Amino acid sequence: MGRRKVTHQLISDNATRRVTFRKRKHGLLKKLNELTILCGLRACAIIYSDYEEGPEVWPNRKEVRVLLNRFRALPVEKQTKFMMDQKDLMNRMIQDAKKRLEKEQMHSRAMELGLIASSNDIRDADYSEDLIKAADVVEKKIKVIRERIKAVESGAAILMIE
Amino acid sequence: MGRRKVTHQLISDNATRRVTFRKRKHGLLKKLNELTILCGLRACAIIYSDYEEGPEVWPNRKEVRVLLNRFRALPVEKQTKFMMDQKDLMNRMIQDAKKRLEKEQMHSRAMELGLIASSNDIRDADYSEDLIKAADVVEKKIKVIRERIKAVESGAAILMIE
DNA sequence: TGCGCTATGCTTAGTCC
DNA sequence: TGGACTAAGCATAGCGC
Repeated sequence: MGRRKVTHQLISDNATRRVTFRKRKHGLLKKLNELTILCGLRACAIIYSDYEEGPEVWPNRKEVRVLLNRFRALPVEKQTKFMMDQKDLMNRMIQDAKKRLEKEQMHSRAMELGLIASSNDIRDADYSEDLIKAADVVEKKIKVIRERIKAVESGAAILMIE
Repeated sequence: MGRRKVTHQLISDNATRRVTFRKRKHGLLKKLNELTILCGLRACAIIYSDYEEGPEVWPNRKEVRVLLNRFRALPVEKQTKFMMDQKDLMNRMIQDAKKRLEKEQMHSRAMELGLIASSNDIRDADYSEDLIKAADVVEKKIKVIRERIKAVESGAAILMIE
């Protein structure tokens, strides 16, 4: 079967979580590799997980040493100057979600208007039912947004790219 | 227009490269964020680029400090035990490319066979022309593989995920 | 330069073996 | 477990403002 829409929360099943980790880690490193080639910059990755004793290192330990040292050598002010912190990302995600919510609402509204326009031909009961469905969609979207906020609040991680 | 197939090499145009960097950086951080939530692990990112004075940090400086310290505290053997170095990634990419090449070759061969089977109805000249086209496709694939090897050999980068 | 849009290529969740 | 496969969901290159 194809893929299901992702529900942005911890995958409870151990086996599934492990498989997803492996797949997504591979995808992430591929993207990182492409970024370095397309944009001509240096980067390295250190990945800790419960599935391996030590961290995986990409592209190699030497590059990690070089880039980590460079970061540590920077004065603290510069380290933070362009910081994109959790709060910013959360805000961005909320904005994205809101944008999608608005789209959904506009879609629902369009459905409403379409139903109203042709309401001469349908019973009031049908109309109400569709409105309820639309409201349900919006509520689900809100729920997803709340879950994301919660998830982002509890989340944390390390990625370095020059 | 939609997107064109990506040509795995440095983007020569400055403006385009900058735009691609911004877009892909956003995509990468989004993926990293999803990975931490779905798989319940910690991670952080430090991104250096020519477009900002200091490195961007995700999710925040504190998390970076914590995870970097943890990495530095590990004995060197453990740091390297599960290392996936440049050579491994290169091998994997070559394998992937070879697989795609094989597919292409099989396709070409099928074309050949199809042409041979119906060669009674076509002139030898047409047959040769199609064979040459097929060979051309294979040669292009080989070129892509060589470029990738070269790109990976010159590439480097830093990503940390717990 | 940056943003919004959309056609396409790419990634990946679920399944089978 | 670890691939291979496939249908969807997503990311994003090239454009137009």
